[in-house]
Amino acid sequence: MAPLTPGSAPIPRLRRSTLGDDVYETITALIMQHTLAPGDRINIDALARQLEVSATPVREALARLESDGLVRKRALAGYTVSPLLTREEFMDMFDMRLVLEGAAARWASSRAEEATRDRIVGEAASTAALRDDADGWQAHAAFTKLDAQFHDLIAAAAGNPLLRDGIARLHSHLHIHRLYFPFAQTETTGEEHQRIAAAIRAGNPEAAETAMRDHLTAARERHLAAFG
Amino acid sequence: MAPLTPGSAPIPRLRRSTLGDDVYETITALIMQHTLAPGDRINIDALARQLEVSATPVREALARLESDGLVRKRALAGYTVSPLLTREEFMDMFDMRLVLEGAAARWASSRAEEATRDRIVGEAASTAALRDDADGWQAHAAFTKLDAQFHDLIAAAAGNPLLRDGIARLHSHLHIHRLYFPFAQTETTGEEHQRIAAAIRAGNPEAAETAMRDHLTAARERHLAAFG
DNA sequence: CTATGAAATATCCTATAGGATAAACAAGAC
DNA sequence: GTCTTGTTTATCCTATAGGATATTTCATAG
Repeated sequence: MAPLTPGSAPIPRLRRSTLGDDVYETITALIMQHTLAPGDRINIDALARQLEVSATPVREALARLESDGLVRKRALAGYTVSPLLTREEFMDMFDMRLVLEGAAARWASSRAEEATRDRIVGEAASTAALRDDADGWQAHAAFTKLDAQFHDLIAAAAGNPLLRDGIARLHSHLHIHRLYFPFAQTETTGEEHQRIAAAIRAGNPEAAETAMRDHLTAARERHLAAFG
Repeated sequence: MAPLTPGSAPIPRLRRSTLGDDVYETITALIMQHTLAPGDRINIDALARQLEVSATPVREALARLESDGLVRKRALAGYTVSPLLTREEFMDMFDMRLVLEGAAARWASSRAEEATRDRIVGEAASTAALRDDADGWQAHAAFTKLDAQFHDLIAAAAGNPLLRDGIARLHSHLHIHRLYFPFAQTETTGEEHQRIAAAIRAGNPEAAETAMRDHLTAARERHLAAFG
């Protein structure tokens, strides 16, 4: 057998993930796109038919989604999509973000590779380049995507998988909330992102954590308008 | 129908939790007691027979356990109990504990009810009262239980469910590790717990966070001996 | 017209059977 | 002696059927 040369194309697996994983991803996307809206009941059999699979992988996916907090289960009454966060839960989530993402910014400043820092700076620049004047819906979608990428990039750069998972877990809830209260305000966000990126680039942990905490505090204020 | 008087006995539900939840708890316990040891393959059908249930609830439980990180799944190759933490993963876990439990101690200091603070002080006293001279196995079990209770009490006292869940998630991994490297050293731990409890009791967030971080740093050093 | 109670329905939850795939093992070639 | 190849086995994964429960609907009394 010919030796594998470096850079050769990776072997394409016919199905690297199991069916349950695919269903999990699909349902997550359905919730994220609010095709399944908060409070909706989830009919397992109907959902299985729509996805053209059996009920078993749907059950597995829902079990995982429950531990993510995206769906709730009541005994003998079925699953429902988790309701929107209350004001109190929303505050709790941001308290967690302050702790976790503050640490992520700090660690990324001292541990990240040079190339990673450059990517973070580039991502922040992309966010800042977004124009607020574009038509609302599409602009909001683009902003949301870039924002999520930026924060995940920093979470990954911190070099702690547990931290990254914890942050991702919180962001899914934030995402759902955002769909219902789309207030973009991309300009100030872009500036804040650039400040964070600069501190990470410079390898200044204290400044990076402070910039991240300031950003999140400001973002919380912006979002709080949704609660009246 | 007679009106319910306040304080009347709550209606006993025949089965408040679903079968899948029971199985989840059971398997978690099996892993915690190392009846299912790290690296062991998990045969779904055999496990279902042993537990006298069908395979479906076992599948649901395993799906949840996978997102907890206690088991791994390989496509078409089944589940295995997650291997013991590597040294690097162990360090990552303690970095997370420092961040999360540090915040928990801080918040508990400023938010917890009076009665809760008293319980924390009492729990710390119980830990300190443990004698190291008892026979190893039983003493270790008692210590582990008290330690877990103490940390969970503080996590709960912080008043943020997300934080409490995150901490509990980390502790399950710590627990598995401990079973394989039982070095109790209850005395110094008891003192450290009492210092944390005193700061929370006094409502001093900075002191509480510092005491918690010192405790975790010392605990990490004690555990690191296991890695040679 | 509203509230209560019972029957009907829809749905969940569990159990079992069958097809498909990866891992394990043995035999043979170089 | 080592590597490859074919066969066997065990296990997973999916699909379907039946019992149990919550929800809904409808009739009836106040």
